Amino acid sequence: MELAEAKQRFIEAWGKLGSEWGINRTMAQVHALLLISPEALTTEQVMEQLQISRGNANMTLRDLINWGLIEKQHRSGERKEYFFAEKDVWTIARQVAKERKRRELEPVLKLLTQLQEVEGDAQDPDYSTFKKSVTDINKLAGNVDKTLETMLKAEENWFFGSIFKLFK
Amino acid sequence: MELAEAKQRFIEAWGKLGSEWGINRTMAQVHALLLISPEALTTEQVMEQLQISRGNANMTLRDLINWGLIEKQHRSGERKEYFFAEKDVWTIARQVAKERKRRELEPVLKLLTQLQEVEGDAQDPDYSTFKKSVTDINKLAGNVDKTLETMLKAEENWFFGSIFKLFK
DNA sequence: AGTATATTTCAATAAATATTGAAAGTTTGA
DNA sequence: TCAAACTTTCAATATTTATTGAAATATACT
Repeated sequence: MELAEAKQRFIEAWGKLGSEWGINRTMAQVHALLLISPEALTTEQVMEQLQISRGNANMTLRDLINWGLIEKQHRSGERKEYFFAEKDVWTIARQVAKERKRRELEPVLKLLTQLQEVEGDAQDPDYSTFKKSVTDINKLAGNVDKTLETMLKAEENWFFGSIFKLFK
Repeated sequence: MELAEAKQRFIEAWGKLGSEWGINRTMAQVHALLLISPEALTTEQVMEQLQISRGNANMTLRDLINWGLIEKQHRSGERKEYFFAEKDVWTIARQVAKERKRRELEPVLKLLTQLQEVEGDAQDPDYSTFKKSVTDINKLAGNVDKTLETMLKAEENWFFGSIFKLFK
């Protein structure tokens, strides 16, 4: 396989994986493109390489900045803005985990805790089944939350290394 | 909060969370409904409770069966089929992890391994940046894969218990 | 075999999401 | 202060994804 084709495939696969996990396909593709670019790219270059409009490129680049996955670069003597991706994959993983935890896990945890407090008749199967499911999910979500918290603070080698030492 | 409202909120939240993570909202809602139902439900009941069409209910219930999250129940003397959800939350989590690993993680891992084999000039920044990103992601994905593998075999208490013992 | 009951399928339709592109806004330097 | 270079916005449009509902199929009982 040629490098050019390999790049293309990587970008497509990243886009597909993203969309399967609720992340806009174009956003994942732009991220992939910047990840494999040694140099920072301009909006124009992103537009051309991925064949997307200026508006789309602009919004997507802003979103990626909000996710903390890319940064702007200013070059003295130039008007244009350049964009480059954080290249450390563990840092990227932590960043994504951090944002999704904040945007999606935490609101659900909050609701689950409220729902757990709903009172009712312990003899009522409707109530007791509801209560048990909510409590169990809350407990699991709490464990996931704590694990992510740990992940956010940890180095990759330590995180996985420690897990595998145990699970051998 | 009343039980009826709490149930509604739970179903909605589960649907929202699902859609944020690439799972059809209706599928997540049907799952939530069955999760908090002490009894198995018929297609009719699911249709009525969630206000969805017969076709949608049927397809969604089939999908949930394919995900291994619910089962059919036959009652002697009755023609209708009843559906009920696996209630153990850790089993559910493992089931979801197993399916997503198989459907989404494994294909990507396979491609990454191929892309890692692409040859090129180590002096070429385009090549070396590509190579490094692909290799790093492959390594991380491999670690995730191994962790999920462990999770699939483990009991909840052991899994999280072991992690937290380390990370204290 | 006939029929009532239940399930499945899938083309048509609707809803949700993403993208475009042109106009408005901003910045910089002459 | 002007205008070229660049960025942002957002209503209109396109695309993707989900849902409907009625016809086709299957099942079980008499």
